[in-house]
Amino acid sequence: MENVGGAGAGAGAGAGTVTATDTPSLPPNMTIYINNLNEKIKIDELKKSLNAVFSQFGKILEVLAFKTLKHKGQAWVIFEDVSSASEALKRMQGFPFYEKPMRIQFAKTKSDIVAKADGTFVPRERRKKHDERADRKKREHHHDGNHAGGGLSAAHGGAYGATPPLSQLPLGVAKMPEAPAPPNNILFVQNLPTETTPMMLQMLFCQYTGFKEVRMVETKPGIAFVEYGDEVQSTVAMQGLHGFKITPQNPMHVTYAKK
DNA sequence: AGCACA
Repeated sequence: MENVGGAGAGAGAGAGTVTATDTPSLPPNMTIYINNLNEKIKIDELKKSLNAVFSQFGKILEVLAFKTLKHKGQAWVIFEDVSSASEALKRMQGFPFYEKPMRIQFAKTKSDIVAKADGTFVPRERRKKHDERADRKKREHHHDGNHAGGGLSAAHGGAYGATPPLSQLPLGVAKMPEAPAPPNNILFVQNLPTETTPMMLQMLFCQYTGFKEVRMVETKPGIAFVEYGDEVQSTVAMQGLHGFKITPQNPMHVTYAKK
């Protein structure tokens, strides 16, 4: 008859009511800081892949990464708004990127590009290595209003420890983050029916200006490379033939080949 | 591990 819910002290003690989140205690920021990145990846490719993987969460203003000793394996992705950054942090935490799980935090400080847009940018010579709050001068009430209004309204309910939502992410992106490969005069064709021959592909692709040749890899059925004179021509062909069905079950998947 | 503004 008695409700046991009252002050049931000790009931939850065993499980540890406070889930120890290793997550940084940093406040939300438009910029996320990522480390544990695969250091073998070239900076340029890394930035492109980060851009590809994170743009699903909102507009990205900039991706920064450096190869210096102190900063390799790390990157900053600057979003247009805090909510995009928050979402990206939550959703991509631990994401296997080039075979290493991403570790994501909010950046410690505001990015220059944001500060510039803010009007609060101060050249770094001044704040070289010390904290930004130099002298604490007593200011008059300059109620200028909060920056950007409700920008900091955290959309997360604090529900950390949730399962990594890898299943919600596009599958191809886990192993091949560079989804939008850079333009290339060579196209990569996938999802071909096994019986596809080079001749069949030539009939399709030679309709487009600049066609040079089809190459198929015998040991790997279902894929082909098609070369054009330049990447404008290959782009036209890609747009024309992507999704084309040689059989009803096989819409062609056409992308730029990797270099 | 490591928080910059190439």
